[in-house]
Amino acid sequence: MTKSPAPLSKAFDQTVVKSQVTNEKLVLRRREQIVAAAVELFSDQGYYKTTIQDIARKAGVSVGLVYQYAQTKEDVLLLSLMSVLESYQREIPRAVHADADPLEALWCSLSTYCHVIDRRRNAGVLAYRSTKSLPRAQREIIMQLEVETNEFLAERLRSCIAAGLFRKVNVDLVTYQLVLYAHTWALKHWRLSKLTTIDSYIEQGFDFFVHAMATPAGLVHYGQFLSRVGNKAKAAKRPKPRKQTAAAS
Amino acid sequence: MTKSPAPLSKAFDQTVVKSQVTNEKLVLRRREQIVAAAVELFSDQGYYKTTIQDIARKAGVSVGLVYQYAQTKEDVLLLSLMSVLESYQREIPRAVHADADPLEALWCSLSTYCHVIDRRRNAGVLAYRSTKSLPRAQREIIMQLEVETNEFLAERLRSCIAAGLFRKVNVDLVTYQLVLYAHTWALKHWRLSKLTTIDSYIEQGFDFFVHAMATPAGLVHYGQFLSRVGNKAKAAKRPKPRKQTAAAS
DNA sequence: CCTCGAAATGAATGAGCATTCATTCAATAT
DNA sequence: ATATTGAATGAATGCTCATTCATTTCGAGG
Repeated sequence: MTKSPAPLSKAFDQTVVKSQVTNEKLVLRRREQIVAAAVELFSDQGYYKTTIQDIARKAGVSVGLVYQYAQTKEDVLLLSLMSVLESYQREIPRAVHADADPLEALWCSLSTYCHVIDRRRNAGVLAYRSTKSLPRAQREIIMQLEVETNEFLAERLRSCIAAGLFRKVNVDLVTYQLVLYAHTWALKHWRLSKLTTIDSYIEQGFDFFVHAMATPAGLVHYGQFLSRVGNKAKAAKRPKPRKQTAAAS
Repeated sequence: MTKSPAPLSKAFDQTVVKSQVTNEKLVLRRREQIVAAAVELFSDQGYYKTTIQDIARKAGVSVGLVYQYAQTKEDVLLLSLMSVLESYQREIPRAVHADADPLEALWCSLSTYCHVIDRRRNAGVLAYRSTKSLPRAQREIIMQLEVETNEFLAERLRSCIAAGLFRKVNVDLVTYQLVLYAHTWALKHWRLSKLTTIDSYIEQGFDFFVHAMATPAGLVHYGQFLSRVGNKAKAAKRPKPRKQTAAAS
């Protein structure tokens, strides 16, 4: 067996989708090109309204080439969904010092998750709209990815409990509430954006979660945290100055 | 203007979809028949994989007849989504004494919402999967319905605040969290069902929400509430013995 | 037991689109 | 130069439906 180029996890192994082309480097580059177009189109128009012809045109390649790098349209969807979930799994841990103050790490995780979602809201909704369009086996890959992504958040929660800041809640369940809180920003953006901003949404949400779980000691700690970030608020709310793909604005 | 037969709200006005058939009674009956089939098929297979031929067959009518009661396939989807959302708006208030103890009314609302979702989980997911398949105007009808449905929950929250049981939270935002908590049971059932049961899910969720918002007085009240329902737990968790469509089991 | 309009039928139409494959292109080896 | 082979192309194929409409059935009134 050839060793894959350090996939983030077994579930991210792109080789579940077969390619006619043998040059591995080329496969990665072409697929990136195709998937970038596909994610945008799927996100905007949905899976079924998007044709392979559309994707090929937007990617600047021929229809036939798409079929050199994926066997079916469903494969393209799978690669697209994997790409979106992978970006979550990559970006969130990068913004968080896992060994920092547990409460701050949790804040930073939620904040980053929400901002990542906000940056590509339609992509965030894509999984909800389209996962059922995949055959069972492929759907399970996506579910596995989601579980893995959640694990990082779960760890941040466990740290808060271990530090005596939170009472012993059901971590798996609360993790899903945190995840859904982030996703909700995309799912219900048409309404929520009329009620608040993303930064206020994050602040109110975090406040809510802390109150739901904090011990007395945790509440004190939270108060200190608030006065700390109160000063450098702007900085804390934007944990990363967002890597630019190309030129600066 | 003919007076419609007491629609729950302007948004529920079925006349947004035009019918060739003039007999109003007949339109209602036939549409019920068609929509019942459509909801099931859309829920199981999704909008695009479901054909009008499928719907007609399952409803026991001809293809042409479907087009007598709706002008396009999108119309059928709109009617289907309306039917699902209407069932929420109908069933939740029915199970709740709005003038009872505010905390109990909130519990009952959340519990009923979750149970209603649980009873038809695929239908619950339908809106998330398919709303974007509608043209803007129709999509807005669905959004309006959702906002209206949420309003009942929002009122229960306001009562708790007015009674001094909850602190002054952002009602609109928390309402969405409650709604999404119920929806999440359907959206992530593949995972959550491995972690807990619906009844435990409701209990844990309610406990979480109460801790997030309760005043000291509210917490005392919640303790009393817990010991009260602790006795008649089974009854409280199933607020309605579920109307049977036909024979008893 | 006719008549006539509303309801219901389902075969036929035609547009849209996933997938294929004969052909061309380009790079490397001979 | 020329042969070989992996990549890339995009027109052609064939199937799947949404929608239509010519025809049939139904039922109330005469």
